[in-house]
Amino acid sequence: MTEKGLQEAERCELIHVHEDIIKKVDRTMPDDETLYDLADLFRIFADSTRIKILYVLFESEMCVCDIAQLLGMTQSAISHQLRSLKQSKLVKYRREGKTVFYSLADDHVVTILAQGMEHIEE
Amino acid sequence: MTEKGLQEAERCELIHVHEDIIKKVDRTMPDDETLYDLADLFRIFADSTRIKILYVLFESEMCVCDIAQLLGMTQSAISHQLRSLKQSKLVKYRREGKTVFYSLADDHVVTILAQGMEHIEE
DNA sequence: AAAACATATGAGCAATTGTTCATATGATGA
DNA sequence: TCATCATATGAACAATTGCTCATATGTTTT
Repeated sequence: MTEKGLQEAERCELIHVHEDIIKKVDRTMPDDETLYDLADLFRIFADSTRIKILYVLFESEMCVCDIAQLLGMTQSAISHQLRSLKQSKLVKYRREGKTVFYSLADDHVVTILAQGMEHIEE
Repeated sequence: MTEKGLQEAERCELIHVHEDIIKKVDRTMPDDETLYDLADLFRIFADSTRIKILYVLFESEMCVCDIAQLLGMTQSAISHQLRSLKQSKLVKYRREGKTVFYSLADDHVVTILAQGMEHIEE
């Protein structure tokens, strides 16, 4: 027979994980909204242009135009990316006349990038 | 006049960053290949399904089918994602008969996710 | 007010991505 | 060897993304 219910997910013949592991996973797993936020955050780090911008800002606060020149990219491209970085609260900015200076918002940027580096350098 | 050379990048009237900052950036910036690898690594964390899989594996090694059930997703979807995680060396696996058990490959996974969590929880 | 400079932003396009569906591979037991 | 279970994988499709181009906004100077 083995008629498969259509709406329920496929099942293995036997479940390998113990009951208490399942319970623990349920307790530990953050809720979906948090997981989406977390994925969104890492998506910001998932682009080499944005990583370059962050590395540049390690050294000093900098205006959009200087970053663009340093990275050899257009002002528009950099501005778009700074927008993402700003929205994720990874960078902050201050205005000084016509110029807007960007800088790192907190230490997590450094830590996260450093951990990533450690991983790929193995 | 201010005739703009076409091939050179746009310039600000005056560069704000100091000469020595520029030099330091050039010294500190990892090469492009490394930056791409780093971006690729973070791209793996940029999806909530993969994050869920990693969270599940925090508790215990687990087979593909169990993960699929726990997350309410198809075997195929999970298998595809495990492939990415495997390629990034974030998970490892061992075969036991028909079953393949996956587990976390190293501690960076935990650290990186934890740092990400800290950031979004502020 | 007008011109010039720095930055921001919207539309559009090519490229990438996550899932589904169908099917292939691999291992076990009858 | 054949059927079955567990896993892997290729093709296809919708959705997302990063850049470019054109233009808008905001600030300073004349």
